[in-house]
Amino acid sequence: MFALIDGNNFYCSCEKIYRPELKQQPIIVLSNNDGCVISRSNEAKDMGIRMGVPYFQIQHLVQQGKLTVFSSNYELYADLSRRMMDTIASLVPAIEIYSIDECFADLRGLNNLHKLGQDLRHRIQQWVGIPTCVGIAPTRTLAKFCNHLAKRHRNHFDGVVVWADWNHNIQQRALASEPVTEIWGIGCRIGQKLAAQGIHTALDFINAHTPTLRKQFGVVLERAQREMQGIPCSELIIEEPNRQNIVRSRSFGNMITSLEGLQAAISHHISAGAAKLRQQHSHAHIIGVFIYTNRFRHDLSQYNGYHFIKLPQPSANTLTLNHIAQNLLRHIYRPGHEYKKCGIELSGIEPTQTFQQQDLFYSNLPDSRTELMSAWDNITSRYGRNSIQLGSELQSSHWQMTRTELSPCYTTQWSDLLTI
DNA sequence: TCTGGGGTCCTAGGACCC
DNA sequence: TCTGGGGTCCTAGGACCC
Repeated sequence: MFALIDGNNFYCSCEKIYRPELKQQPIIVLSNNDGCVISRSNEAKDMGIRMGVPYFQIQHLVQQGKLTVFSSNYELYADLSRRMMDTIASLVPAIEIYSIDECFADLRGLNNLHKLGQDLRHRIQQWVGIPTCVGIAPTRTLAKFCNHLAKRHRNHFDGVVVWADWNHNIQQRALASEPVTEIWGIGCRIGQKLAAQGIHTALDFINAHTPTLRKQFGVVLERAQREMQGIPCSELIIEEPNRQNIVRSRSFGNMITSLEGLQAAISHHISAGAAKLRQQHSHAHIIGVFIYTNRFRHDLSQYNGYHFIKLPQPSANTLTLNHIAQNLLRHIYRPGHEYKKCGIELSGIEPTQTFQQQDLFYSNLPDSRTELMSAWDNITSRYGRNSIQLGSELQSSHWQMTRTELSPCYTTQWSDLLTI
């Protein structure tokens, strides 16, 4: 038996914890560079503000005082997420952290599941301050579905839906009431193709002819159907798997034309990507660099540059990777364009141990650069991510994000601690 | 003027091997 | 006219997720 526990309007709820006067007020959280809406409080949803809408289209509501806006503060959200997950883990045998705001829990062997769901909600609310909904079912896909129902009919179900507590008729009615695209794994593309065949609701999907589904859409959709029928096809992933790809990229607050500006941003991304590699004890065989102009500006010349190479030796060394990335950047850089975004990609990732073959005749001398990186990681873990930076990163700060409505990091910075 | 970022999995097809 | 069979690995692209 699985539970899916999910923070309601997570980013907005995080912001509201420290701004109690906004409790019943409409608020939104914006993407990086204050670009578009990525989280809405219930009150903002009721105002008709859509997910993903560009901020400039609704900015007038803020100016009129009808809406409060926040830039995204991932430092705050990540810390509250960690607290939420720790709280959940204290009540169930095992959890799988699925994203920053939701996790699956293993409920095998537990009874009185509705009460457990309520306990989870109350404890998270009390200890962390985040409202949640809980779906409980024999498969993960059904648990997601129940969570969706719990959210949609929050007042009716009090935030908890347990599939097994419903009789067949109620289950069928619930399935018939939701479009097929509410099922985990079915997005708008597949939804359109299914609709063309008369499969509109979750109930239609469950009753669809399985071999035909398999033939047309592959094993992924067959699994989704089985899981919706109550047949488990997936288990919890308790151990966080190592990343197979690491991408670091950002849109710029202002457009950049100079090579120096791009070099600074690429250095920053390499620094973050390499640190991630080392954190999961891995190294990369392939490194790529890309730069984009602003695709929305039809009045400007457009250019997308991308180049990658395979490294002769896999690496997780910031200095080595940065050196190569800067060469790649010079290779794809074309003057005369206004660039909006750049980034790096590290792939062909393998555990470092794979290549730590002991030499038969010589003792393994430590690589001075490896030691340097350990020292680097020790310092950044103690004094913060930006306590060491590459010189090339400091050439320009022009590429930094715009975050005009950033809230304090209440829980992770002494200077931002809330005082009353 | 202003439009996010970071991932995963699966499949088809080509290259290559014996 | 007839032109093997079975396999692996890699890559690009498409779909999905939050």
